[in-house]
Amino acid sequence: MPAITLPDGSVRDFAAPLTGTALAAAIGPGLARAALAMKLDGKLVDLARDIDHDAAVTFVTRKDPEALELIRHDTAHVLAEAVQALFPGTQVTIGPSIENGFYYDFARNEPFTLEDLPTIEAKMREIVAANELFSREVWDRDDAIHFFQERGERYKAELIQDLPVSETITLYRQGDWIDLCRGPHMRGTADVGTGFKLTKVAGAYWRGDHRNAMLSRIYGTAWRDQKELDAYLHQQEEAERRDHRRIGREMDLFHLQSEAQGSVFWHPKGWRLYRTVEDYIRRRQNAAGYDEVRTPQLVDRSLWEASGHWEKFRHHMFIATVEEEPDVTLALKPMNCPCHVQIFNHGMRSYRELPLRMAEFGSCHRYEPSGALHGIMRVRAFTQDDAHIFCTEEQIGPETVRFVKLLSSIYQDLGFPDFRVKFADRPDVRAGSDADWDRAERALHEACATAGVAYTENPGEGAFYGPKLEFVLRDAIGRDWQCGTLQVDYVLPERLDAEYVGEDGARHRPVMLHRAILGSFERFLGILIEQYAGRFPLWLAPVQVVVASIVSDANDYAEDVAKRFRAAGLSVTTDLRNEKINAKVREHSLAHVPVIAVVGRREAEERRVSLRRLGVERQEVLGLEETVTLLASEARAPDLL
RNA sequence: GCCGACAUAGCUCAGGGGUAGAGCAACUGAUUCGUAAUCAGUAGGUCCUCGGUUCAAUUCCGAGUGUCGGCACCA
Repeated sequence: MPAITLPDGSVRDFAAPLTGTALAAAIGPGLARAALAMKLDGKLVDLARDIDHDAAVTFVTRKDPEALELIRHDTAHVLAEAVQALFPGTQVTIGPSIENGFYYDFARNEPFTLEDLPTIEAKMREIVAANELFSREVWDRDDAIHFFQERGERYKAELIQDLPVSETITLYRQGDWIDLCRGPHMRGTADVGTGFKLTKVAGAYWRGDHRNAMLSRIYGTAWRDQKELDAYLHQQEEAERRDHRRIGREMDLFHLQSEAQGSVFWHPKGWRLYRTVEDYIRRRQNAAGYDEVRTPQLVDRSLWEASGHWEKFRHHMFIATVEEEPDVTLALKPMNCPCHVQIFNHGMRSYRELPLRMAEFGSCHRYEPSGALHGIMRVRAFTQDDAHIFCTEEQIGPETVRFVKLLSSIYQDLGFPDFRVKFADRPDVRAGSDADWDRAERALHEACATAGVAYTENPGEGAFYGPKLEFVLRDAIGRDWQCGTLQVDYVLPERLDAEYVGEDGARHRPVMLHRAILGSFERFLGILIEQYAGRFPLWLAPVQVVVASIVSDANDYAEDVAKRFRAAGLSVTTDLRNEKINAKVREHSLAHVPVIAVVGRREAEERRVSLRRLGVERQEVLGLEETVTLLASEARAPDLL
C-alpha cells in the first residue's frame, strides 16, 4: 500500500494504488486544478499513472520549469493532429520540444508553405478548445509496427523497429488521434493554452541525414500564456534589430554583393572597427610571446598533398590555374598551418627555440556551400587570428595554461566575460594513427587539468588531425558562439617532416598546437556588432566623436575642436550642416556615435565643449583641453590602460 | 548542396497585363536655430537576368542567379 512522500516531507498512506490525479485531489482542489503532470521518484510522468508503491511525488504545475517542455511537446502533438486533419495522407514522424518552442516533421509530397500556417493554427486552436484528453496505451511491439504500417505511417513503423526490444512501446491518444510517443503529456489539449504560434516552415532531412528524404518541418513557439508569448516575440524583434547585416548597412560598415559571394567589402568605418580589433589582438599576442608572420595565398598543390588537405579538404578549396603553365595547379590556402610549418622547417631548429609561437592574421578562402553563407558570419574569404605553437609534448600543458589565460583576458576586454569550453575528440574520418590520437587526447586532458579548465565533452567533433578545445562565447542575448579553439596535432609535423634538435643532440618531432581566439575576424566582428547592437564602447566605436555646431558662427571653432581630438588619436567627424542641433543630435544618436560634442557661440567664446553621451540626455560642459585629455583616456584600448 | 519564401529608387516598403508610387535618405534654395526630425522645391527606376505566353509583361508561366529562413555542412 503506497506511502507517498510529498515535497514538504510529509508522508501520506493510502489503502490502495491511486493515480496522480486522485492524489492531487486528495491533497486539495487547488492542486487538483493546477497539476499538469507529476514527478514520480524524480521521473516526469502523466498524472493518470498509478502510484502503486512507496514513492516520492512532486506535482508539476504551470509555474514549474518542466511545464514549458510539457506545453511545447503537447503543442507539437496538437500540431500533428491538426495537420493530419487538414491534409490527409500526410505522414507524421517526430515532433520534439526545443528551445523556445517545438517543431514537427511531416512527410508530404507537397511541402507546407507559410500560407498554410494560419489555417493549421486555427485548427490547432479548435483542438485546444475541445480539450481532448491525453491517454496512454502500452502496445505490443509487433502490433504497433503493424498498426502504423496499416495506416501508411512508415516513418513511425521504422521508429518502433529501431527502438531497443526492451523499450515499452507507448501510444498516446488525444480524441480520435493517436501517435507513438514516449510521453509524458499533460491532462488534455486545453492545457496547451493559447500562448503558441506557428513561426516558420523548413525542409529537414529524415533523421538529420542528407542522404535521406527531405521532410517538411513546421516550427512553432509555445509559452505558458499570451503574455509570455508576446514577450518572446518582442525579444525576437529585438534580436532582429541587432542583426549585424542590418547594423552593417545602417552604420555603413560593410556590404556584400553577388560578384564576390561570401567576401566582405569593408567600408571605411567597418574597416576602422576591424583594424581596432586587429591592432588590439596584435598587441596582446606580441606581449604574449608570439612572432607574427605572413605566408602566401596561392600555394602549389604538392604542398596540400603533403599536408593531407588535398585528400581531405580539396572540395572546400578554390583551385587556380594559369593558361601559360598548364601543369601547375595552385590553391588558395584554406588554412595557414602548412605554410607555418614551411617557416618552421626553414633552417635547423633547436629545442631552445621551443615553444615557438608563430602567429598570422591569415587570409583564407574556403568554398562553403551556398546555403551555409550568412552575412559576414559565414563567408568564403576570411581572416583568422591564427597561430601555431611548435612545442614538445611536455610543453602542451603549460602552453594550454598560457593560452587559456590570454584568451579569457581578451574575451573579457572585448565584452564577453562569459564563455565555456568543450572538448572535441577523434572524428570518424581522421588522419594519424590511433596511438597518436591516444597521446594527443591524453595530453589535452592533462593540459585541461593543469589549466583548471572545466569542459563538457563533444564526442567525435575533433579536427581530422587532432582533438581540440572549443571556446564558446555567450552573448548579451544568451546565444552561444564557438570562437576560440586549441587543437593538438601530432600528424602535420609528421607529414611535413618538422624537426628540431633536442638537448640530446638527436632530431625530434615537435607537437603543433593550432589555436585561435576570435576564430575569423569577419565572423567575430559580426558577433561583436550584434553583442553591442552597434553601440560600441568608445575604444571600439568606428566614429568616436561628432563635433556638431549649433550656428555657423561656431563652425571654425568646431573644426578646431575636431583637429584637437584627432591629434589626440580620436576618430572624429564634424557636422557643420545647416541643420538644427536637434536634428544633428538625433541623427548621430541613431548612428550610435558614443559622444556628440556640441559647440555653439558660447562654447566658441569660452573654448569649451558640451558633451552628450549616447543615450544620455544630460550634458557636461568642459574646457577643450580637459575634454581632449578625458576622451583620449576613455578611448584607450583596455590593454593600454 | 536540399526544402520553402522573396527580389520594385540609396534604405524601408506599397502597387499592378497598357506613362511606376510613398516615407526616409540625396541634391537645391530659404532659415542661424542650444541637445532625438525647420520649411519649400528638385532629381532619382533595365521593377534581378534570360526565355515563353500575349497586340502589349515590371505584373502571368518557366529556367537561372542572388538573398532570407531552416536542414545538411563548418575539417
